[in-house]
Amino acid sequence: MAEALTGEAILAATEEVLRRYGPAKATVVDVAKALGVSHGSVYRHFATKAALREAVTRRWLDAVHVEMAPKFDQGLTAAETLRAWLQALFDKKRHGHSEDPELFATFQVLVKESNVIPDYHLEHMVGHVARIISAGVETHEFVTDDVQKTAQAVWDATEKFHHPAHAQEWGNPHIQDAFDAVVSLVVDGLRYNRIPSAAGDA
Amino acid sequence: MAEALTGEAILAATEEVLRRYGPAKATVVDVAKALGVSHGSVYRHFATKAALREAVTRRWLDAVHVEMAPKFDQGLTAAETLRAWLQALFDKKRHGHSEDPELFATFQVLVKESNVIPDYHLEHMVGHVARIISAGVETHEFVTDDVQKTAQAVWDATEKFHHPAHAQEWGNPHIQDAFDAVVSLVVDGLRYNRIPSAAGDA
DNA sequence: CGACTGACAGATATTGAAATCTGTCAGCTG
DNA sequence: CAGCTGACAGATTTCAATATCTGTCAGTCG
Repeated sequence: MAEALTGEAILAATEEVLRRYGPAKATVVDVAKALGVSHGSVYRHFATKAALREAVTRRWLDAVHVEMAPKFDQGLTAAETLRAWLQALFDKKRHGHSEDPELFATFQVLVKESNVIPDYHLEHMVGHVARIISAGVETHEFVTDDVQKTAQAVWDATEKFHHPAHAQEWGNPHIQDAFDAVVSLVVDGLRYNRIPSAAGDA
Repeated sequence: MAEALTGEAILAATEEVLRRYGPAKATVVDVAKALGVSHGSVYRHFATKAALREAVTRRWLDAVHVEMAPKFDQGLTAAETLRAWLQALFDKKRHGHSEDPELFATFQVLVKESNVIPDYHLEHMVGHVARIISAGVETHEFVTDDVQKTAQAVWDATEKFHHPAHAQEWGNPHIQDAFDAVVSLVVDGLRYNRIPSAAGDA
C-alpha cells in the first residue's frame, strides 16, 4: 500500500510491458503483475485493454509531435525548411526502424489497431507541413490557393519515406537519392509560377 | 492421354486453382488434380512450387505491362498524357481492388512472395513513365537532367495511388481529390523552369 | 465508503498429435 | 525410352483439447 495506483503509473508500466513482450504477448495481467496489483484494479482506470493501449500510444505520439514542430528561426528559406523537416522525419523513422526494429514494430501495431490514432497523428503532421508552406506563401516563395490541401499533397507524395508499410525499403543504399529526387520534384511543384493563361488546369 | 502435358496447360490450371482457392490453400496437388495427372508430372515442367507461381505471376504482369503502355497518338500534351496514364493506373488498381478483392489480394501475395517479380514490374512501369517524361522534355514542356531518375521520383511520389499497401485508402470518398492534388504538384514540378542563378539547389 | 481483490464466464491463444503437402525417384507403361 | 505414376521422407498445416486472457462484479479490507 505504498502509493495510490494512478493512471500515469499504469501507463508507464504498460509501456514497459509492451517494450519487453511486444504487442502480441503483452497482457493486462502482465501490467498488473508489474505493478503488484490485481488486473481488476487496472480496469478501474481504463475501461478496456484497447483504451489502455491507445492512451500509451497517444502519450508517445504527443512527444513525437512536439519534437517534430518545425523551426522557423534558422534563417532558412521555406524550401530549405520543408526539405530539412522532411529529412528530419525520414531520419527519425529510418533510424528508429534500424536501431530498434522491435520497438518500432510495436508502435506501428499500436497505431494501426486504433480507429482514431492514425487520423490524430496525420492531422498533426500535415499541420506542421501546412505551417511551413504557409510561411513560404507569405514570402511568395511558394504558390498555392489551398495551403491545407497542398500540405496533404506533400505528405501523400512523400509517403514512401514516412509510411511504415515502406519501412523495408529504407535499408536500400539508394533510398536517400530517391528521397532527394521526390523532395526536389515536390518543392519545384510548390514553387511553380502558375501562368494565368493556363486557366484550364485542374 | 488426350493431349501431352504442356507448361502452358499447367500455368492455366494453376491460375484457375489460385483464383478458386486463393494463394494460401492452392497446392500443387490441386493443380495436378485439375489436370487429371499426378503431382509428380507437374514437377517435370516446373522445378518448385515457387517457380510455378512465379511463372503464373509473370504471365499475368506481362499482360498488364502491354495494357498500360502509354499512348502518344491522342494529341495530348505530355502533362495530359502523364495525368491520364497515372489516372488509368489508379483506376485499374482501384477497380480491381473493389470489384474482385480476393483476386486482387491473390496477385498481391504472388508478386510479394517472389524476389525478382517486384523489380521486374517496377522496371516496366517506371519505363512507361520515363517515355512520357522523355516526350515532354523533347517538346520543352518538362525540364529534367535525368529522365530515368525523375520517372522514378514520379512513381515514388504517386505510390499512395498504386502501391497495394495503401489499397484500403482507395475506398475513401476524397481519394480522387488527393490523387489530383498530388499529380498537379508533381506535374508542376516537372514543368518548373529552373532558374540558372539558383545553382545551389540539390 | 471507496479502492482493491479474486473467482468467474465467455472469448482468445497455445500446443502437440494427426493429416496434408512438397519434392524425389525407382519403376511402370505405351 | 520418354513421359508419367505413386510411394516415400521430411516439412508444413490443421484441428481440437487445453490453457490463458479479458472484462465483470460480489465481497473484503482499512
